[in-house]
Order: sequence, then C-alpha cells, then structure tokens
Amino acid sequence: MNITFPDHPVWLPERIPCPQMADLLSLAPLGRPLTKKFFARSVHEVAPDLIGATLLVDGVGGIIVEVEAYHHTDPAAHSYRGPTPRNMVMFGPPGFLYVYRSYGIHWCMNFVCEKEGSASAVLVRAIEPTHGIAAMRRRRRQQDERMLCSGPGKVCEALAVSNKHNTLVLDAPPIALYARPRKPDIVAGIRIGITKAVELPWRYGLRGSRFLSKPFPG
DNA sequence: CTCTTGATCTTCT
DNA sequence: GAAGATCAAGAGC
Repeated sequence: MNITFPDHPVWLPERIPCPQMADLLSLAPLGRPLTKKFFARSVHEVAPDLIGATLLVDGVGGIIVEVEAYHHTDPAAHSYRGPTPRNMVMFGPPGFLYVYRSYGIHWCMNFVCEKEGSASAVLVRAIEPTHGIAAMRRRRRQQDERMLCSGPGKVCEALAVSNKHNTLVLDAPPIALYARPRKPDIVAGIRIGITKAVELPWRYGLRGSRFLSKPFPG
C-alpha cells in the first residue's frame, strides 16, 4: 500500500489545500456496499453520487473521482440509435456492468442505471488508487500513481477489466462497490472526447483531486 | 508545456 | 470507407 496519510486533520483546509478522498477514508470506514437498488434511479442522480464511492475488482481499485453520464436520449450515448450486440446490456436492468472496446485497443467500463429499457449508464473515467497499487503498477507498466487510473482506458487496464466482465452484476464478486462515507465537494463540466452533444455538463468530479483524467476548468 | 499521430475494433453511412 | 465515450510516444516550443 502506498497511501499518504495526512499529518493534520483534513477538516483544516488551510493546512491541506487539496485533501484527497483517501485522506478522508483513512478517518472513516468504507460505507455500506452498494446494491442494484442504488443504480435504479436517474443516471443524473447516480453519476454525482458515485463520486467518492470505492470500486474494487478482485480487490484492486480505489475511490471513484470522475464519471460521465450517458442516456439513450443523448446523441453522444452508445444507446442513442437503439440496441446493438455491443450495447445490449445498457438496455437491460440497472446494476450491471457495460464494457466496450474503445478505439480498437482500450476497454471502458460503465454502470447501467435507471430501469430496463432506459439504456442509461455511467462511464467510470478516473479512480484514486487505494487497493492493490502494486498490481496496478504491474498491469499499467507505470510507477506514477497519478498515471494508473486517470482515464477510462487506464482504469480498465489497472483493474484488469475487459469484455469478459461485460454484463457482470455490480453487487457480487469479482466487483465490489462501497458508498462514500460522506458527501464530497463535487464539480460538473462538459464531457471529454465526444463530438456530439458536447455542451451537456454531465461530467462529474471530486473537486481538487490530483487523479482526474483532466482538470475541470475553474 | 502543447500538438500530432498511430494503434486497430465496432458501428454506421 | 469513416468515425469514435482513448492512450502513449515523439516533435516542437
């Protein structure tokens, strides 16, 4: 493990200008495990509520610090033009994993939300590593912790998520999700790397995190 | 630091 | 054929 613990209480922002979520978790246990019911709400409620939650795959992972919301009414969503072999799981019930191939070489993981047929999902874009950092470094061939999970393709490589994980349920092994111990400071902004519906502010992040795929403006 | 490019799978035109 | 919810390496400033 390579968690840096704070020298001072994290509720003194003038001493720690940029507290990371791992610092907060060191002072509180993980929250309750998230069940399928957590995802059976609007994707626009679930997405910000996932910031600060802990995601583990086979015990490796960390704190979700960046996500994006997609919905079938959204031209940027894979589900916008209806079901295909790739996006089929998005049209199923909430609480399952949707994994797709990105640009032919990377995998990206999503949590299906809302209800059967609504075809909405949250893309996991960045994680603050806390569990199994040695395994992540090996898989990513990268030492710098900030480079392990700072992007959707990096997250899947570090957590060894691939198409084999597509359609897995989110509340049973090998996947584990835990609610955040308290509500963190969340920022929203426009999504990354898309060319349709670019203006929609459906990217959410932990304010001030060093582990984002890209800073939020302001 | 920013910008460009290649890698190469799935879907859509 | 072309585009895309990406990343890493290399060139240039």
